[in-house]
Amino acid sequence: MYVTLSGEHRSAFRSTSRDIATAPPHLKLAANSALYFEGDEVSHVYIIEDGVVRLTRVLEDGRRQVIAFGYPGDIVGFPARGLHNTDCDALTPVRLRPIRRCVLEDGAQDPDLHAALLDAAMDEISAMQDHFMMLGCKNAPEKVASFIKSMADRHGMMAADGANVHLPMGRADIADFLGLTMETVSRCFTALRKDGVIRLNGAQSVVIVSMERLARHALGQNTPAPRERHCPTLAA
Amino acid sequence: MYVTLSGEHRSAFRSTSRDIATAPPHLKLAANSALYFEGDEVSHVYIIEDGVVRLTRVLEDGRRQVIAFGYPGDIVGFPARGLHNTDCDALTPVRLRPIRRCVLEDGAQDPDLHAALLDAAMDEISAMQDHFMMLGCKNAPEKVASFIKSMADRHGMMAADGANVHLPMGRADIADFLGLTMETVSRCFTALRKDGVIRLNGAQSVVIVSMERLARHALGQNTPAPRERHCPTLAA
DNA sequence: GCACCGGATTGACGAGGATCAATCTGAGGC
DNA sequence: GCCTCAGATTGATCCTCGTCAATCCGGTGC
Repeated sequence: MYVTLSGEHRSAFRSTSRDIATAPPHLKLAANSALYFEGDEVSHVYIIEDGVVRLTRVLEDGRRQVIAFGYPGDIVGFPARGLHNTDCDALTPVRLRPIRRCVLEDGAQDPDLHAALLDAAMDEISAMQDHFMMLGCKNAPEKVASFIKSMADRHGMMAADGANVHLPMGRADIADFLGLTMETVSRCFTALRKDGVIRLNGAQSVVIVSMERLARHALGQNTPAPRERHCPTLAA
Repeated sequence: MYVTLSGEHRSAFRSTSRDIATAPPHLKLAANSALYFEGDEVSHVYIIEDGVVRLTRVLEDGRRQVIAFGYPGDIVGFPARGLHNTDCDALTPVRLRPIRRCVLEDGAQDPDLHAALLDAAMDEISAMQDHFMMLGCKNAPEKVASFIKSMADRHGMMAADGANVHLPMGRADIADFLGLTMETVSRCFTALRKDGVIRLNGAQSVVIVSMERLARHALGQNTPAPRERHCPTLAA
């Protein structure tokens, strides 16, 4: 769960990051290892080429918010006043391309890259606004349905019924992402399963039976009475 | 969107204001009028020079989220795929400086301004993360205390007891910003008042009696036993 | 002055989700 | 195969906050 890296791990990574600062184009990270911590000096931002990372922030008393999950193509590590403002951990093995921080600050150095970074930052702002709608406006079942739907969408899985979505994060991560508890997330998964909207192959693999009905759940327009009393959909 | 320009980048904006002379130098907006709507094509982003704006998004069914309040120095209107992704309305009379959108896309055109915009976008990402912590982690009293504190902080009001904070937004706006209802916000204001942490001069003007105690409320470390002294607390 | 009106406050009540606790499941390890 | 353990699920109960409704307050018009 809480990936508490010992000091040796941390310094081990730091030496690695120094190495890549000098040249190497790629960085690999094992599952459950940390890329950086809140408060660390920002040396690079990272383009995720493969794998999934988790961005988190914690309150003094330990309450945790998952800010985002980073998928291939995403850029993570934008600084605030030169420092990282989240923790970043790998949920799966991850391959990253580091970009030196100075590129952020000097627009003339590489204008195209700089514009791409600004574009990525604006996309992130937009994505965070969607997340706001979830956190602030939706109730628990809507949040969970929205989450599954967004994972399906971004996974490239076309919005096709039968799509199999892999969830590399645990229920606790989903809960902290949605502002719920693990138990509530689990109950909502179960409700969607019993409703025939999704199927579960283990906890990490979701098959979307009906994307359209999932979308309705995400908006709180739960099918009022879709009772299928003969079809054996795993009776209640 | 607590994007406040750092000193170095302020000058970048100023120096380039001449370069973008084809755009009108200023734009004024009356209170309660709209600057743009969600879905509008983005022609400019705007630096707020005076006044306060409100950024909102609504769900199909009318549920509303206030994404941010924009104060002088903030930049509003970053596009997503070329479109505005929020509504923007003036809460007070507002004076704005427009920046043409093409500056966002062509980094070579004005590298300094481009870097300043990226910096502003990154600051906004950081501010939104703070907002996530509020929406996802905090309970109602903590949210309201955090909100008042953040308004006091950004208002430039030094963190001094006795600071008078003006709230140009109504209770409903605050509620939609915090993911609460108007009634709950009102109750939390009252609780803080009865606790002697704040005083109210009408609904829009808050005097912070004790910034330190307000900060404790914001973290949920409510003073455990600040009992009104009728009975000497002779515990033990 | 008075009536009016929108926003804010207060109260009563109930539902939704958190909390606490008891299984259940499945992936490793041997 | 069996054992172990972490994560997931399910259940029972509590409490925060949303909902509905009444009232209050400050401003505006007459």
